[in-house]
Amino acid sequence: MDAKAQRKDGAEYSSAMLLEIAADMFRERGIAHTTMRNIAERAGMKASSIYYHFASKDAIIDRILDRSIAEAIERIRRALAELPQEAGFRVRLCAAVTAYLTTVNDYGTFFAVTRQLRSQVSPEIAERNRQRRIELDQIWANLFAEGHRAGDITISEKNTIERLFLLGALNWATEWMDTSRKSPAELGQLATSLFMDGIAPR
Amino acid sequence: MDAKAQRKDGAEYSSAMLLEIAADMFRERGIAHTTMRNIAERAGMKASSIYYHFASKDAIIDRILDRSIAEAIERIRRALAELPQEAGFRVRLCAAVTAYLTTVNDYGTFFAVTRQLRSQVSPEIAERNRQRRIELDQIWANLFAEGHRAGDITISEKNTIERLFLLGALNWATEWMDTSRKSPAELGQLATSLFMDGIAPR
DNA sequence: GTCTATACTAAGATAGAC
DNA sequence: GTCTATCTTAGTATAGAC
Repeated sequence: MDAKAQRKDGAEYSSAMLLEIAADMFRERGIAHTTMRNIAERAGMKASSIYYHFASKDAIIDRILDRSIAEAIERIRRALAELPQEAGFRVRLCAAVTAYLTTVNDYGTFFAVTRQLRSQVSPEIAERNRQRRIELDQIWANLFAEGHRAGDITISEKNTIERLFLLGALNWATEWMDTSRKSPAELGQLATSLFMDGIAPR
Repeated sequence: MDAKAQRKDGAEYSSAMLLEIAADMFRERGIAHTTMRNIAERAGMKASSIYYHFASKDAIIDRILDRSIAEAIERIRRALAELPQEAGFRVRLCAAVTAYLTTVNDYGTFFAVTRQLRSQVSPEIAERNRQRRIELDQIWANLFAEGHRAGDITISEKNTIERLFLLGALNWATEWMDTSRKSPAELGQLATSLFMDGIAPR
C-alpha cells in the first residue's frame, strides 16, 4: 500500500469520524450551538482542517440529515422484512416502532424536524431530502393502511392525525430516552401496547 | 395624564409587544435563528432600542420561557377547576390535554425543552424555571394518580413512561398543528380517546 | 423611548505553508 | 491532511444624542 492510498484511507476515516462527531454534538446540544471549532476540537484537529473534507457546515448538516432519514427508512424496512409473512398488525407495528426508536436514539430527532431547519442549501439537496421524508411517511401510511384493511385497527383509512400523535410521541422520546434504563425494544413494546390498547380498563 | 405617565404606558406597551413578537419568532424559527435585529425589525424599531426594555436576549428568553410554563400550569389548573366535582378521569384528562394543546399552540414547545436550552442565566432564574417545570409535571402526575386510585386507568401508580409518551405526542403537535383545520378542543378529544382506548378494536 | 454610531465577539470560511 | 494566520460577516451589546 503506497503513501497515496494511505492518505486516501486517512481522508475517508477522518470524514467518517467527523460525521459521527458532528451527529453526536448536534443531538447533544443542537445544530446552532455546535460550531465548527467545537467539532474540530473533539476530533482533535483545527476547524480549518474540516474544510478539507466538507465544503461547509451546511454540507455536514445535509449529509447527516440525509443519512439519518435514510437510516430510519432502512431500519424500519429491514425490521418489517424480517418478520414472518403471517405476522399481524400488532407485531408489525411493534417492529417498526422499535426500529424507529432506535434511530431516534442514535441520531436524535432533528432528522424529523423541518421548521427549525433552514440551512440554505442547493435546491437538489432540499428536494432529495423532501423525497426521503415522503418515503418515510409513506412507510407508516402503508403500514396503517394494511392494518385497516385487515381489520386490526379501528381508525379511518386516512389516519393522519393518529399517525402524527404516534410519531410525535416517538420523536419526543429523544428528550428523555435513557437506554440504560429501558432498551428501545422495551420502549417499543410499551409504546405499541399503549397505542393499540390505551390505558382505560377493557 | 401627563407626559411622564404616557411615557410609562408606552414603555409597558413596547415591552409587552416585544415579548409577543419574540415569542412568535422563537416559535416560528427557533431561538437561535431569531436575532435581536429580527425582533426589532418586526417591532418597527432598532435593535439597540430593545435594550431599553430588556437587559439581554437571554433576559427575553427567560421571561418568555417562564411565562409559557406558568401559562400552561395556569390553563390546566383552571380547566380542571371548572369541571364539576363528579367529573371522571376521562373528562378531566381531556380538559387538561386540551388546555395543554392550547398553550403549545400559542407558545410553541420550546417551553418544554431543556436540552437545547442553555442560555447562560443567573442561578436564581434557572432554579425558578426548574421549580416551574416540576410543578407542571406534578399536575400531570397527580391527575394520573387520581385516575389510578379511582380505577379509571390500568397503568401502574408510577406511570412515568406512559406520561412521557402522552406529553411527547402533545409537545410534538407544535410541528404540525393547524388550528384552521382542527381546533385544540377537537385535537384534545382525539388525543384523549386515542390515549384511553387505543386503535385496536375492542 | 428610540435613534445613530460603533465596540466587541464569535462564527464560518479561505490562503498558503508544511 | 492538517496547520497557522487571517478575512468577512453577523450577532450581541453599549454610548451618547435627541
